[in-house]
Amino acid sequence: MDATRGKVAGKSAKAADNGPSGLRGNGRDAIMDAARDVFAERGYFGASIRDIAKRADMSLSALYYYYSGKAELFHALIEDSLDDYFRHCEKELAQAGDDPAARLAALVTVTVDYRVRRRVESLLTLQELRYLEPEYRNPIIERRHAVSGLFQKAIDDGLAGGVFRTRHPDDARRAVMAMCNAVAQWYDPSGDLGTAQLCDRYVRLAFALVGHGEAPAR
Amino acid sequence: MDATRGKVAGKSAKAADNGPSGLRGNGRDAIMDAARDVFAERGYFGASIRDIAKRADMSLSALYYYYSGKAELFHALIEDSLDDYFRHCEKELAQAGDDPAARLAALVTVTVDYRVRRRVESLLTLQELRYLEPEYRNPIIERRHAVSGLFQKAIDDGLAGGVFRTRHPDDARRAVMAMCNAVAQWYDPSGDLGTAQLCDRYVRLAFALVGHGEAPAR
DNA sequence: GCGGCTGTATCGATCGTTCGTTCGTTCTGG
DNA sequence: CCAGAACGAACGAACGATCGATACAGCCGC
Repeated sequence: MDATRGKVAGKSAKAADNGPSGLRGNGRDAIMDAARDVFAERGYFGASIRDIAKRADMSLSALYYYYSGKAELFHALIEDSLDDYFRHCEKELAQAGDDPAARLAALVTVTVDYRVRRRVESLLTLQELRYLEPEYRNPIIERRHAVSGLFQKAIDDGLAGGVFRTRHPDDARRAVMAMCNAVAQWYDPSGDLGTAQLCDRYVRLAFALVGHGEAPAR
Repeated sequence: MDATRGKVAGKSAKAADNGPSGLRGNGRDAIMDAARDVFAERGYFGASIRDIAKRADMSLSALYYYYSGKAELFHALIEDSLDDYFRHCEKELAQAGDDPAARLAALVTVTVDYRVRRRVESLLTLQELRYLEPEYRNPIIERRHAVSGLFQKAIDDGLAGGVFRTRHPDDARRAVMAMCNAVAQWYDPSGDLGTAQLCDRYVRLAFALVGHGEAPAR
């Protein structure tokens, strides 16, 4: 059947040479790429693992060879992406030093940049994570909670240092995070708005929300 | 079985008297209430119409008697909620008059209040609408787009009148809407934060985002 | 007794998952 | 040096369960 042709064509297009020995992760990556697309299009429950396998030009059992099931596949997808986010967070926060404004700016920049770079996984984490089985979901929720704490601490420190002026730091934190997260929902990768410009604008907006550089009133 | 008792109890708790003749909408409301809960818990694809019927203490055919299927049921749920939102929008905007700041404040207030009052339907509209069949989804998307236009016009008018100062009205609009929408994700109805207080804070945050009452710089 | 309403039974399709098998490569013992 | 056991990788077929949807007969208040 043409399924064979499709399979061969798909594989040769992705990785021509297989290398000498224990090269693994070829089929694994193909499945994860397909899973990213299908989960993004149809959501966690709407996506079938048959569609994912078909998209990867592989059989259903190949998927089960690499992953224990649908839940673990989805979990691996968003955890890979979250690892990337945390790495960038740590790196930029280290560069930002101790200044609360610099730290908040770094957090906003890293978050917006991540929402753009990993747009699809961002949407999955923000919208579909809740449907993942709790044993997979809870550890991820804890990691996200840690990020929330970083935003909160930067804002609280800025208030303590007198550089921020908001009277409702919790609401300001939620507003900052909400507007950064929302970038994944509207950003058009084919548009001409660069990431650097975008991050700069959002740092300004975040500073406005926390009352950076304002008169002591309000 | 106890299913019968549960059914009678559930109905008597909702509407004791059945009225004279062609009173419909009793079982209809029960199904919609159940649908709201199940859709909220499991999402559009994750929710099964059997679970919905069971939650409403009704049979599967009762659901199909009132609604043509899963899609129409979901559509009716969020359209009812959107009607409520638009009614409040029109009313508050009419009271706000022509002042852009008052109009933006009205939009923020109405939106935050709606996200709190109709928290569940808000989340469904924001997160699950995309999975609805296009013939149901598209009209709703157009209505939401109209709201976006209202925010945009208020901000643009404020800029033209010199009362707002932001240099990126599009980003400001997206940030304002994102933070208002996010209220549905964290607000705790059992908490002690009143809606009026909340709306007031978010109006302040929105004004900060658009640069209301700022020096001409920035 | 008629029509609004509900229940049971069932349809075909699709779901996530498991099974047994195959094919090529690598490792190992005589 | 080479037969053959072991292994990694992938396949097609099938499992039981559940999905959305339908058909149809019965109930009950007017």
